[in-house]
Amino acid sequence: MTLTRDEDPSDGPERKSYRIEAVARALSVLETLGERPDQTLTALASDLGMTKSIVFRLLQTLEERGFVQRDSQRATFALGYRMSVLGERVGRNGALLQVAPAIMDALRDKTGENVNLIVREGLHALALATREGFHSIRIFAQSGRRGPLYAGGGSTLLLAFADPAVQERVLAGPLETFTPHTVTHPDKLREILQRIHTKGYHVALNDLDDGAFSVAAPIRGVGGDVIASLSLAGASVRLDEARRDSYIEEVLKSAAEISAKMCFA
Amino acid sequence: MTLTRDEDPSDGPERKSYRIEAVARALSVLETLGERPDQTLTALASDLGMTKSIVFRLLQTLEERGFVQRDSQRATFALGYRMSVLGERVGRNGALLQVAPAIMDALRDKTGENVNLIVREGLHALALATREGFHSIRIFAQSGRRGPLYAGGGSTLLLAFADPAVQERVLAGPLETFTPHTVTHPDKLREILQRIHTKGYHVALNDLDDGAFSVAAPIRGVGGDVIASLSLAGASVRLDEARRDSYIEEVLKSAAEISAKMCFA
DNA sequence: ATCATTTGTTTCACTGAGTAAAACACAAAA
DNA sequence: TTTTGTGTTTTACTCAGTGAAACAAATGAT
Repeated sequence: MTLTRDEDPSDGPERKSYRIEAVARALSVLETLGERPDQTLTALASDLGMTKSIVFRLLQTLEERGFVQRDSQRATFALGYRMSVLGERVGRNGALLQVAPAIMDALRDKTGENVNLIVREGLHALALATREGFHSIRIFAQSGRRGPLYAGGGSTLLLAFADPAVQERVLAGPLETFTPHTVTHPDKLREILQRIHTKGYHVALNDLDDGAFSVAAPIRGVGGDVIASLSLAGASVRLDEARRDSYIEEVLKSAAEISAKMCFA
Repeated sequence: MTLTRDEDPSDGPERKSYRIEAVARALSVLETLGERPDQTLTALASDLGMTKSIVFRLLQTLEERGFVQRDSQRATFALGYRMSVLGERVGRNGALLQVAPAIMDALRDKTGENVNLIVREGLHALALATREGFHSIRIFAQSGRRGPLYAGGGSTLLLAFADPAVQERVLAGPLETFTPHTVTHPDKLREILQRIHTKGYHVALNDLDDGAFSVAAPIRGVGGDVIASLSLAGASVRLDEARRDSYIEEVLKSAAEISAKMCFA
Protein backbone atom coordinates (compact mmCIF):
# COMPACT_ATOMS: atom_id res chain seq x y z
CA MET A 1 0.00 0.00 0.00
CA THR A 2 1.39 3.31 -1.03
CA LEU A 3 -0.98 5.58 0.80
CA THR A 4 -0.20 6.80 4.27
CA ARG A 5 -2.87 6.87 6.92
CA ASP A 6 -4.59 10.07 7.94
CA GLU A 7 -2.95 11.76 10.88
CA ASP A 8 -6.18 11.39 12.84
CA PRO A 9 -6.99 7.72 13.24
CA SER A 10 -10.23 8.43 15.12
CA ASP A 11 -12.42 9.63 12.27
CA GLY A 12 -14.06 6.50 11.12
CA PRO A 13 -12.82 3.58 9.12
CA GLU A 14 -9.75 3.65 6.94
CA ARG A 15 -9.45 7.22 5.70
CA LYS A 16 -6.55 7.59 3.31
CA SER A 17 -4.42 10.62 2.64
CA TYR A 18 -2.60 11.32 -0.56
CA ARG A 19 0.09 13.24 1.27
CA ILE A 20 3.54 12.66 -0.06
CA GLU A 21 5.90 12.47 2.84
CA ALA A 22 9.06 13.96 1.38
CA VAL A 23 7.19 17.07 0.35
CA ALA A 24 5.47 17.37 3.71
CA ARG A 25 8.85 17.21 5.37
CA ALA A 26 10.22 19.92 3.12
CA LEU A 27 7.31 22.13 4.09
CA SER A 28 8.04 21.45 7.74
CA VAL A 29 11.58 22.62 7.17
CA LEU A 30 10.30 25.85 5.63
CA GLU A 31 7.90 26.47 8.48
CA THR A 32 10.52 25.79 11.09
CA LEU A 33 12.91 28.19 9.36
CA GLY A 34 10.08 30.70 9.37
CA GLU A 35 9.65 30.41 13.10
CA ARG A 36 13.32 30.27 14.01
CA PRO A 37 15.66 31.40 11.21
CA ASP A 38 19.42 31.10 11.05
CA GLN A 39 19.43 27.62 12.45
CA THR A 40 22.23 25.19 11.99
CA LEU A 41 21.73 21.87 10.22
CA THR A 42 21.88 19.71 13.32
CA ALA A 43 19.69 22.12 15.26
CA LEU A 44 17.07 21.85 12.54
CA ALA A 45 17.34 18.09 12.44
CA SER A 46 16.80 17.63 16.16
CA ASP A 47 14.13 20.32 16.12
CA LEU A 48 12.23 18.51 13.42
CA GLY A 49 12.95 15.05 14.73
CA MET A 50 14.52 14.01 11.45
CA THR A 51 17.89 12.55 10.64
CA LYS A 52 20.67 14.86 9.58
CA SER A 53 20.89 13.18 6.18
CA ILE A 54 17.30 13.95 5.40
CA VAL A 55 17.39 17.53 6.51
CA PHE A 56 20.66 17.98 4.66
CA ARG A 57 19.20 16.82 1.41
CA LEU A 58 15.94 18.68 1.89
CA LEU A 59 17.88 21.88 2.52
CA GLN A 60 20.08 21.24 -0.47
CA THR A 61 17.03 20.84 -2.68
CA LEU A 62 15.35 23.91 -1.26
CA GLU A 63 18.54 25.92 -1.62
CA GLU A 64 19.03 24.94 -5.27
CA ARG A 65 15.72 26.64 -5.96
CA GLY A 66 16.19 29.72 -3.79
CA PHE A 67 13.56 28.74 -1.23
CA VAL A 68 16.27 28.50 1.40
CA GLN A 69 19.52 30.36 1.69
CA ARG A 70 22.64 29.80 3.72
CA ASP A 71 24.49 32.65 5.33
CA SER A 72 27.85 33.81 4.01
CA GLN A 73 29.89 31.26 5.95
CA ARG A 74 27.55 28.49 4.77
CA ALA A 75 26.87 27.79 8.43
CA THR A 76 23.21 28.51 9.06
CA PHE A 77 20.04 28.39 7.00
CA ALA A 78 17.17 30.78 6.51
CA LEU A 79 14.24 31.24 4.16
CA GLY A 80 15.24 32.29 0.66
CA TYR A 81 14.19 35.06 -1.66
CA ARG A 82 11.83 32.86 -3.63
CA MET A 83 9.56 32.65 -0.59
CA SER A 84 9.34 36.41 -0.59
CA VAL A 85 8.68 36.65 -4.31
CA LEU A 86 5.99 33.99 -4.30
CA GLY A 87 4.51 35.32 -1.07
CA GLU A 88 4.04 38.71 -2.64
CA ARG A 89 1.85 37.09 -5.26
CA VAL A 90 -0.58 36.07 -2.56
CA GLY A 91 -0.30 39.30 -0.64
CA ARG A 92 -1.35 39.99 2.89
CA ASN A 93 -4.95 40.60 1.92
CA GLY A 94 -5.02 37.42 -0.10
CA ALA A 95 -3.77 35.52 2.90
CA LEU A 96 -6.38 37.10 5.14
CA LEU A 97 -9.08 36.18 2.67
CA GLN A 98 -7.98 32.57 2.83
CA VAL A 99 -7.71 32.38 6.57
CA ALA A 100 -10.54 34.52 7.85
CA PRO A 101 -13.74 33.17 6.20
CA ALA A 102 -14.02 29.99 8.25
CA ILE A 103 -13.51 31.86 11.50
CA MET A 104 -15.87 34.63 10.45
CA ASP A 105 -18.55 32.09 9.64
CA ALA A 106 -18.16 30.47 13.03
CA LEU A 107 -18.39 33.83 14.76
CA ARG A 108 -21.48 34.77 12.81
CA ASP A 109 -23.13 31.46 13.63
CA LYS A 110 -22.30 31.82 17.30
CA THR A 111 -23.54 35.41 17.67
CA GLY A 112 -26.00 35.87 14.84
CA GLU A 113 -24.56 39.35 14.24
CA ASN A 114 -22.80 40.84 11.23
CA VAL A 115 -19.10 40.12 11.02
CA ASN A 116 -16.63 42.42 9.25
CA LEU A 117 -13.00 42.03 8.27
CA ILE A 118 -11.48 45.45 7.66
CA VAL A 119 -8.06 46.67 6.59
CA ARG A 120 -6.64 50.13 6.25
CA GLU A 121 -5.81 51.44 2.82
CA GLY A 122 -4.11 54.79 3.06
CA LEU A 123 -6.50 57.09 4.89
CA HIS A 124 -9.54 54.89 4.41
CA ALA A 125 -10.98 51.66 5.72
CA LEU A 126 -11.63 48.84 3.29
CA ALA A 127 -14.01 45.97 4.03
CA LEU A 128 -12.16 42.87 2.85
CA ALA A 129 -14.94 40.45 3.72
CA THR A 130 -18.26 40.45 5.52
CA ARG A 131 -20.80 38.00 6.85
CA GLU A 132 -24.41 38.97 7.29
CA GLY A 133 -25.97 38.21 10.65
CA PHE A 134 -29.33 36.56 11.13
CA HIS A 135 -31.30 39.42 12.71
CA SER A 136 -29.55 41.69 10.36
CA ILE A 137 -30.98 45.02 9.71
CA ARG A 138 -28.63 45.79 6.85
CA ILE A 139 -25.69 47.88 8.03
CA PHE A 140 -22.58 49.52 6.58
CA ALA A 141 -20.69 46.54 5.47
CA GLN A 142 -20.34 45.36 1.95
CA SER A 143 -17.16 43.70 0.90
CA GLY A 144 -14.97 45.93 -1.22
CA ARG A 145 -16.59 49.03 0.24
CA ARG A 146 -14.41 51.91 1.40
CA GLY A 147 -15.26 53.95 4.47
CA PRO A 148 -13.84 56.48 6.90
CA LEU A 149 -11.19 55.60 9.47
CA TYR A 150 -12.59 57.74 12.26
CA ALA A 151 -16.02 56.15 12.63
CA GLY A 152 -17.19 52.58 12.97
CA GLY A 153 -15.71 50.03 15.36
CA GLY A 154 -13.27 48.21 13.14
CA SER A 155 -12.14 51.32 11.31
CA THR A 156 -11.47 53.37 14.41
CA LEU A 157 -9.55 50.51 15.92
CA LEU A 158 -7.33 50.39 12.84
CA LEU A 159 -6.74 54.12 13.17
CA ALA A 160 -5.82 53.65 16.82
CA PHE A 161 -3.10 51.19 15.88
CA ALA A 162 -1.93 53.10 12.80
CA ASP A 163 1.22 55.16 12.50
CA PRO A 164 0.87 58.50 14.38
CA ALA A 165 1.52 60.32 11.10
CA VAL A 166 -1.54 58.62 9.63
CA GLN A 167 -3.62 59.46 12.67
CA GLU A 168 -2.71 63.13 12.43
CA ARG A 169 -3.49 63.30 8.74
CA VAL A 170 -6.91 61.82 9.39
CA LEU A 171 -7.59 64.10 12.33
CA ALA A 172 -6.43 67.11 10.31
CA GLY A 173 -8.56 66.27 7.30
CA PRO A 174 -12.27 67.08 7.12
CA LEU A 175 -14.25 64.94 9.56
CA GLU A 176 -17.69 64.20 8.24
CA THR A 177 -20.61 63.86 10.64
CA PHE A 178 -22.49 60.65 9.94
CA THR A 179 -24.80 60.58 12.95
CA PRO A 180 -25.42 62.74 16.01
CA HIS A 181 -22.95 60.48 17.79
CA THR A 182 -20.08 60.76 15.33
CA VAL A 183 -17.03 62.12 17.10
CA THR A 184 -15.46 64.88 15.03
CA HIS A 185 -13.51 66.78 17.64
CA PRO A 186 -9.81 65.87 17.16
CA ASP A 187 -8.95 65.93 20.86
CA LYS A 188 -11.90 63.77 21.77
CA LEU A 189 -10.93 61.37 18.98
CA ARG A 190 -7.32 61.27 20.14
CA GLU A 191 -8.58 60.32 23.56
CA ILE A 192 -10.66 57.50 22.12
CA LEU A 193 -7.72 56.21 20.04
CA GLN A 194 -5.56 56.24 23.15
CA ARG A 195 -8.14 54.21 25.05
CA ILE A 196 -8.48 51.67 22.24
CA HIS A 197 -4.73 51.29 22.14
CA THR A 198 -4.49 50.45 25.81
CA LYS A 199 -7.60 48.29 26.05
CA GLY A 200 -6.87 46.31 22.91
CA TYR A 201 -10.46 46.36 21.65
CA HIS A 202 -13.19 48.85 20.84
CA VAL A 203 -16.93 49.19 21.17
CA ALA A 204 -18.44 51.84 18.91
CA LEU A 205 -22.03 52.99 19.35
CA ASN A 206 -24.10 54.74 16.69
CA ASP A 207 -21.12 56.71 15.39
CA LEU A 208 -21.30 55.57 11.76
CA ASP A 209 -24.79 54.15 11.39
CA ASP A 210 -27.35 55.42 13.85
CA GLY A 211 -28.73 52.53 15.86
CA ALA A 212 -25.80 50.24 15.17
CA PHE A 213 -23.04 49.00 17.47
CA SER A 214 -19.73 47.54 16.48
CA VAL A 215 -17.36 45.51 18.65
CA ALA A 216 -13.86 45.29 17.17
CA ALA A 217 -10.59 43.52 17.89
CA PRO A 218 -7.18 43.73 16.22
CA ILE A 219 -5.63 41.11 13.95
CA ARG A 220 -1.85 41.04 14.05
CA GLY A 221 0.61 39.92 11.41
CA VAL A 222 4.11 38.59 11.30
CA GLY A 223 5.82 41.52 12.95
CA GLY A 224 3.14 41.91 15.60
CA ASP A 225 1.71 44.94 13.80
CA VAL A 226 -2.04 45.28 13.51
CA ILE A 227 -2.85 44.42 9.91
CA ALA A 228 -6.63 44.21 10.07
CA SER A 229 -9.61 44.33 12.37
CA LEU A 230 -12.39 41.90 13.02
CA SER A 231 -15.69 43.29 14.21
CA LEU A 232 -19.19 42.27 15.21
CA ALA A 233 -21.92 44.70 14.23
CA GLY A 234 -25.63 44.82 14.84
CA ALA A 235 -28.56 46.85 16.14
CA SER A 236 -27.71 48.86 19.24
CA VAL A 237 -30.96 47.92 20.96
CA ARG A 238 -29.83 44.32 21.21
CA LEU A 239 -26.53 45.20 22.91
CA ASP A 240 -27.32 44.74 26.59
CA GLU A 241 -24.49 44.55 29.06
CA ALA A 242 -24.21 40.77 29.05
CA ARG A 243 -24.04 40.61 25.27
CA ARG A 244 -21.52 43.41 25.21
CA ASP A 245 -19.14 41.47 27.42
CA SER A 246 -19.55 38.17 25.65
CA TYR A 247 -19.19 39.82 22.23
CA ILE A 248 -15.95 41.45 23.28
CA GLU A 249 -14.67 38.11 24.44
CA GLU A 250 -15.75 36.32 21.28
CA VAL A 251 -14.33 38.89 18.89
CA LEU A 252 -11.03 38.95 20.74
CA LYS A 253 -10.86 35.18 20.59
CA SER A 254 -11.68 34.96 16.90
CA ALA A 255 -9.27 37.76 16.02
CA ALA A 256 -6.56 35.98 17.96
CA GLU A 257 -7.27 32.81 16.01
CA ILE A 258 -6.75 34.65 12.74
CA SER A 259 -3.63 36.34 14.10
CA ALA A 260 -2.23 32.97 15.03
CA LYS A 261 -2.62 31.74 11.49
CA MET A 262 -1.13 34.91 10.09
CA CYS A 263 2.04 34.82 12.11
CA PHE A 264 2.32 31.13 12.94
CA ALA A 265 0.20 28.94 15.16
CA MET B 1 22.44 4.46 -6.69
CA THR B 2 20.15 6.88 -4.98
CA LEU B 3 21.74 10.12 -6.09
CA THR B 4 20.56 11.84 -9.19
CA ARG B 5 23.04 13.32 -11.59
CA ASP B 6 23.68 17.02 -11.71
CA GLU B 7 21.56 18.80 -14.26
CA ASP B 8 24.72 19.99 -16.01
CA PRO B 9 26.66 16.96 -17.19
CA SER B 10 29.45 19.09 -18.63
CA ASP B 11 31.22 20.09 -15.46
CA GLY B 12 33.75 17.37 -15.05
CA PRO B 13 33.46 13.79 -14.04
CA GLU B 14 30.53 12.42 -12.10
CA ARG B 15 29.23 15.32 -10.04
CA LYS B 16 26.36 14.25 -7.82
CA SER B 17 23.40 16.23 -6.59
CA TYR B 18 21.56 15.55 -3.41
CA ARG B 19 18.36 16.93 -4.81
CA ILE B 20 15.28 15.01 -3.79
CA GLU B 21 13.00 14.77 -6.74
CA ALA B 22 9.59 14.82 -5.09
CA VAL B 23 10.44 18.05 -3.30
CA ALA B 24 11.84 19.64 -6.44
CA ARG B 25 8.61 18.81 -8.22
CA ALA B 26 6.56 20.37 -5.45
CA LEU B 27 8.61 23.54 -5.75
CA SER B 28 7.98 23.55 -9.48
CA VAL B 29 4.28 23.40 -8.79
CA LEU B 30 4.56 26.40 -6.48
CA GLU B 31 6.54 28.40 -9.01
CA THR B 32 4.16 27.58 -11.81
CA LEU B 33 1.23 28.64 -9.65
CA GLY B 34 3.13 31.83 -8.95
CA GLU B 35 3.48 32.57 -12.63
CA ARG B 36 0.02 31.53 -13.68
CA PRO B 37 -2.46 31.18 -10.81
CA ASP B 38 -5.93 29.68 -10.88
CA GLN B 39 -4.92 26.80 -13.06
CA THR B 40 -6.80 23.59 -13.27
CA LEU B 41 -5.24 20.26 -12.34
CA THR B 42 -4.82 18.97 -15.86
CA ALA B 43 -3.55 22.31 -17.09
CA LEU B 44 -0.91 22.23 -14.40
CA ALA B 45 0.02 18.66 -15.21
CA SER B 46 0.54 19.29 -18.89
CA ASP B 47 2.24 22.59 -18.13
CA LEU B 48 4.73 20.88 -15.85
CA GLY B 49 5.04 17.77 -17.96
CA MET B 50 4.02 15.56 -15.07
CA THR B 51 1.38 12.90 -14.62
CA LYS B 52 -2.00 13.95 -13.32
CA SER B 53 -1.59 11.54 -10.41
CA ILE B 54 1.61 13.20 -9.33
CA VAL B 55 0.37 16.73 -9.57
CA PHE B 56 -2.81 15.71 -7.81
CA ARG B 57 -0.94 14.32 -4.87
CA LEU B 58 1.55 17.16 -4.76
CA LEU B 59 -1.30 19.65 -4.70
CA GLN B 60 -3.09 17.69 -2.03
CA THR B 61 0.01 17.74 0.14
CA LEU B 62 0.61 21.43 -0.45
CA GLU B 63 -3.02 22.21 0.26
CA GLU B 64 -3.04 20.30 3.54
CA ARG B 65 -0.41 22.70 4.75
CA GLY B 66 -1.87 25.91 3.36
CA PHE B 67 0.83 26.43 0.73
CA VAL B 68 -1.76 26.01 -1.97
CA GLN B 69 -5.45 26.78 -1.95
CA ARG B 70 -8.31 25.77 -4.18
CA ASP B 71 -11.00 28.19 -5.12
CA SER B 72 -14.49 27.90 -3.71
CA GLN B 73 -15.71 25.42 -6.30
CA ARG B 74 -12.60 23.30 -5.73
CA ALA B 75 -11.88 23.72 -9.41
CA THR B 76 -8.65 25.68 -9.70
CA PHE B 77 -5.53 26.04 -7.60
CA ALA B 78 -3.51 29.04 -6.44
CA LEU B 79 -0.80 29.80 -3.93
CA GLY B 80 -1.93 29.63 -0.30
CA TYR B 81 -1.71 31.96 2.64
CA ARG B 82 1.29 30.21 4.12
CA MET B 83 3.41 31.43 1.21
CA SER B 84 2.46 34.97 2.12
CA VAL B 85 3.14 34.49 5.81
CA LEU B 86 6.53 32.88 5.26
CA GLY B 87 7.41 35.34 2.52
CA GLU B 88 6.87 38.23 4.87
CA ARG B 89 9.56 36.80 7.11
CA VAL B 90 12.07 37.25 4.34
CA GLY B 91 10.74 40.61 3.26
CA ARG B 92 11.38 42.44 0.04
CA ASN B 93 14.67 43.84 1.26
CA GLY B 94 15.79 40.45 2.46
CA ALA B 95 15.07 39.05 -0.97
CA LEU B 96 16.98 41.84 -2.66
CA LEU B 97 19.92 41.22 -0.38
CA GLN B 98 19.97 37.59 -1.45
CA VAL B 99 19.63 38.25 -5.14
CA ALA B 100 21.61 41.40 -5.76
CA PRO B 101 25.12 40.75 -4.37
CA ALA B 102 26.28 38.40 -7.10
CA ILE B 103 25.09 40.74 -9.82
CA MET B 104 26.54 43.76 -8.06
CA ASP B 105 29.90 42.03 -7.79
CA ALA B 106 29.87 41.25 -11.48
CA LEU B 107 28.99 44.84 -12.33
CA ARG B 108 31.74 46.18 -10.10
CA ASP B 109 34.29 43.83 -11.64
CA LYS B 110 33.24 44.81 -15.13
CA THR B 111 33.30 48.58 -14.58
CA GLY B 112 35.61 49.07 -11.64
CA GLU B 113 33.21 51.67 -10.27
CA ASN B 114 31.22 51.78 -7.05
CA VAL B 115 27.92 49.95 -7.16
CA ASN B 116 24.95 50.87 -4.96
CA LEU B 117 21.65 49.18 -4.23
CA ILE B 118 19.22 51.70 -2.87
CA VAL B 119 15.62 51.51 -1.64
CA ARG B 120 13.24 54.19 -0.52
CA GLU B 121 12.21 54.34 3.11
CA GLY B 122 9.57 56.95 3.63
CA LEU B 123 11.07 60.25 2.50
CA HIS B 124 14.65 59.03 2.53
CA ALA B 125 16.94 56.81 0.51
CA LEU B 126 18.51 53.81 2.20
CA ALA B 127 21.60 52.08 0.87
CA LEU B 128 20.83 48.37 1.17
CA ALA B 129 24.17 47.21 -0.14
CA THR B 130 27.24 48.67 -1.78
CA ARG B 131 30.36 47.50 -3.58
CA GLU B 132 33.49 49.61 -3.62
CA GLY B 133 35.05 50.21 -7.01
CA PHE B 134 38.74 49.83 -7.75
CA HIS B 135 39.69 53.45 -8.54
CA SER B 136 37.43 54.45 -5.80
CA ILE B 137 37.81 57.79 -4.29
CA ARG B 138 35.47 57.08 -1.42
CA ILE B 139 31.99 58.40 -2.15
CA PHE B 140 28.60 58.60 -0.47
CA ALA B 141 27.76 55.00 -0.16
CA GLN B 142 27.91 52.94 2.95
CA SER B 143 25.42 50.19 3.44
CA GLY B 144 22.75 51.06 5.98
CA ARG B 145 23.29 54.77 5.38
CA ARG B 146 20.30 57.04 4.89
CA GLY B 147 20.40 59.93 2.42
CA PRO B 148 18.16 62.42 0.63
CA LEU B 149 15.80 61.43 -2.14
CA TYR B 150 16.34 64.51 -4.28
CA ALA B 151 20.09 64.16 -4.91
CA GLY B 152 22.26 61.29 -6.07
CA GLY B 153 21.52 59.10 -9.06
CA GLY B 154 19.84 56.12 -7.43
CA SER B 155 17.91 58.22 -4.94
CA THR B 156 16.52 60.66 -7.48
CA LEU B 157 15.48 57.78 -9.70
CA LEU B 158 13.54 56.26 -6.81
CA LEU B 159 11.85 59.58 -6.25
CA ALA B 160 10.95 59.76 -9.92
CA PHE B 161 9.13 56.43 -9.70
CA ALA B 162 7.59 57.09 -6.29
CA ASP B 163 3.98 57.97 -5.61
CA PRO B 164 3.21 61.59 -6.60
CA ALA B 165 2.20 62.28 -3.00
CA VAL B 166 5.68 61.29 -1.88
CA GLN B 167 7.28 63.45 -4.56
CA GLU B 168 5.31 66.47 -3.44
CA ARG B 169 6.16 65.98 0.20
CA VAL B 170 9.84 65.82 -0.67
CA LEU B 171 9.67 68.84 -2.94
CA ALA B 172 7.76 70.77 -0.29
CA GLY B 173 10.17 69.91 2.51
CA PRO B 174 13.46 71.75 2.99
CA LEU B 175 15.87 70.98 0.17
CA GLU B 176 19.45 71.04 1.41
CA THR B 177 22.23 72.20 -0.90
CA PHE B 178 25.02 69.63 -0.96
CA THR B 179 27.12 71.00 -3.83
CA PRO B 180 26.89 73.93 -6.23
CA HIS B 181 25.17 71.54 -8.59
CA THR B 182 22.45 70.31 -6.24
CA VAL B 183 19.06 71.06 -7.72
CA THR B 184 16.83 72.63 -5.09
CA HIS B 185 14.29 74.41 -7.23
CA PRO B 186 11.06 72.33 -7.12
CA ASP B 187 10.04 73.03 -10.70
CA LYS B 188 13.47 72.15 -12.04
CA LEU B 189 13.39 68.97 -9.95
CA ARG B 190 9.94 68.06 -11.22
CA GLU B 191 11.26 68.40 -14.72
CA ILE B 192 14.16 66.07 -13.95
CA LEU B 193 11.85 63.51 -12.36
CA GLN B 194 9.66 63.62 -15.42
CA ARG B 195 12.62 62.99 -17.68
CA ILE B 196 13.85 60.08 -15.58
CA HIS B 197 10.41 58.55 -15.69
CA THR B 198 10.26 58.60 -19.47
CA LYS B 199 13.86 57.60 -20.13
CA GLY B 200 13.93 54.79 -17.59
CA TYR B 201 17.37 55.63 -16.22
CA HIS B 202 19.24 58.58 -14.75
CA VAL B 203 22.69 60.11 -14.85
CA ALA B 204 23.43 62.46 -11.96
CA LEU B 205 26.49 64.73 -11.99
CA ASN B 206 28.03 66.32 -8.90
CA ASP B 207 24.65 66.90 -7.27
CA LEU B 208 25.32 65.03 -4.02
CA ASP B 209 29.09 64.69 -3.89
CA ASP B 210 31.05 67.24 -5.87
CA GLY B 211 33.13 65.50 -8.47
CA ALA B 212 31.08 62.32 -8.46
CA PHE B 213 28.73 60.89 -11.09
CA SER B 214 26.04 58.28 -10.61
CA VAL B 215 24.31 56.23 -13.30
CA ALA B 216 21.11 54.59 -12.03
CA ALA B 217 18.50 52.14 -13.28
CA PRO B 218 15.26 50.88 -11.74
CA ILE B 219 14.67 47.45 -10.24
CA ARG B 220 11.11 46.25 -10.47
CA GLY B 221 9.20 43.82 -8.26
CA VAL B 222 6.27 41.48 -8.61
CA GLY B 223 3.69 44.06 -9.55
CA GLY B 224 6.02 45.90 -11.92
CA ASP B 225 6.53 48.69 -9.38
CA VAL B 226 10.00 50.08 -8.92
CA ILE B 227 11.21 48.66 -5.60
CA ALA B 228 14.86 49.67 -5.67
CA SER B 229 17.55 51.26 -7.78
CA LEU B 230 20.92 50.01 -8.90
CA SER B 231 23.59 52.59 -9.59
CA LEU B 232 27.19 52.96 -10.69
CA ALA B 233 29.08 55.80 -9.05
CA GLY B 234 32.58 57.19 -9.48
CA ALA B 235 34.66 60.26 -10.14
CA SER B 236 33.13 62.62 -12.71
CA VAL B 237 36.43 63.15 -14.47
CA ARG B 238 36.43 59.56 -15.63
CA LEU B 239 32.96 59.78 -17.16
CA ASP B 240 33.71 60.49 -20.81
CA GLU B 241 30.95 60.05 -23.35
CA ALA B 242 31.85 56.50 -24.30
CA ARG B 243 31.89 55.35 -20.68
CA ARG B 244 28.64 57.16 -20.04
CA ASP B 245 26.87 55.18 -22.72
CA SER B 246 28.34 51.83 -21.80
CA TYR B 247 27.64 52.42 -18.09
CA ILE B 248 24.01 53.18 -18.83
CA GLU B 249 23.75 49.99 -20.82
CA GLU B 250 25.48 47.90 -18.15
CA VAL B 251 23.42 49.26 -15.26
CA LEU B 252 20.20 48.76 -17.14
CA LYS B 253 21.17 45.19 -17.93
CA SER B 254 22.19 44.35 -14.38
CA ALA B 255 19.09 45.98 -12.93
CA ALA B 256 16.97 43.98 -15.34
CA GLU B 257 18.67 40.81 -14.18
CA ILE B 258 17.75 41.55 -10.59
CA SER B 259 14.23 42.48 -11.61
CA ALA B 260 13.88 39.18 -13.39
CA LYS B 261 14.77 37.28 -10.23
CA MET B 262 12.44 39.41 -8.16
CA CYS B 263 9.37 38.85 -10.27
CA PHE B 264 10.21 35.60 -12.01
CA ALA B 265 12.87 34.74 -14.53
C1' DA C 1 -31.95 11.30 -24.79
C1' DT C 2 -27.46 9.47 -25.99
C1' DC C 3 -22.95 9.59 -26.82
C1' DA C 4 -18.36 11.67 -26.46
C1' DT C 5 -15.10 14.20 -23.86
C1' DT C 6 -13.22 16.02 -20.02
C1' DT C 7 -12.80 16.72 -15.49
C1' DG C 8 -10.97 15.25 -10.78
C1' DT C 9 -10.30 11.09 -8.27
C1' DT C 10 -8.84 6.36 -7.13
C1' DT C 11 -6.50 2.05 -7.62
C1' DC C 12 -2.48 -0.85 -8.04
C1' DA C 13 1.94 -3.24 -8.97
C1' DC C 14 6.72 -2.20 -9.67
C1' DT C 15 10.94 -0.33 -8.52
C1' DG C 16 14.18 3.14 -7.80
C1' DA C 17 14.02 7.13 -5.02
C1' DG C 18 14.11 8.30 -0.32
C1' DT C 19 15.63 6.82 3.92
C1' DA C 20 18.45 5.76 8.43
C1' DA C 21 22.61 4.65 10.15
C1' DA C 22 27.06 4.84 10.19
C1' DA C 23 31.45 6.40 8.45
C1' DC C 24 33.88 10.53 7.17
C1' DA C 25 36.66 14.98 7.13
C1' DC C 26 37.33 18.95 9.17
C1' DA C 27 37.30 22.53 12.70
C1' DA C 28 37.11 24.33 17.23
C1' DA C 29 37.57 23.76 21.83
C1' DA C 30 39.37 21.16 26.16
C1' DT D 1 46.89 15.57 22.16
C1' DT D 2 42.06 14.10 22.50
C1' DT D 3 37.36 15.33 22.43
C1' DT D 4 33.34 16.88 20.63
C1' DG D 5 31.26 19.19 17.59
C1' DT D 6 30.11 20.45 12.78
C1' DG D 7 28.66 19.55 7.74
C1' DT D 8 29.27 16.03 4.27
C1' DT D 9 29.37 11.49 1.96
C1' DT D 10 28.57 6.62 1.41
C1' DT D 11 25.84 2.58 1.81
C1' DA D 12 22.20 -1.16 1.61
C1' DC D 13 17.45 -1.79 2.33
C1' DT D 14 12.76 -1.11 1.52
C1' DC D 15 8.75 1.21 1.20
C1' DA D 16 7.24 5.60 -0.53
C1' DG D 17 6.56 7.62 -4.84
C1' DT D 18 5.52 6.75 -9.38
C1' DG D 19 2.95 6.02 -14.14
C1' DA D 20 -0.55 3.82 -16.31
C1' DA D 21 -4.81 2.73 -16.42
C1' DA D 22 -9.51 2.47 -14.53
C1' DC D 23 -13.10 5.36 -12.55
C1' DA D 24 -17.25 8.46 -11.61
C1' DA D 25 -19.21 12.77 -12.39
C1' DA D 26 -19.77 16.68 -15.06
C1' DT D 27 -20.26 18.94 -19.22
C1' DG D 28 -21.07 19.50 -24.08
C1' DA D 29 -22.13 17.90 -28.60
C1' DT D 30 -25.15 15.31 -31.54
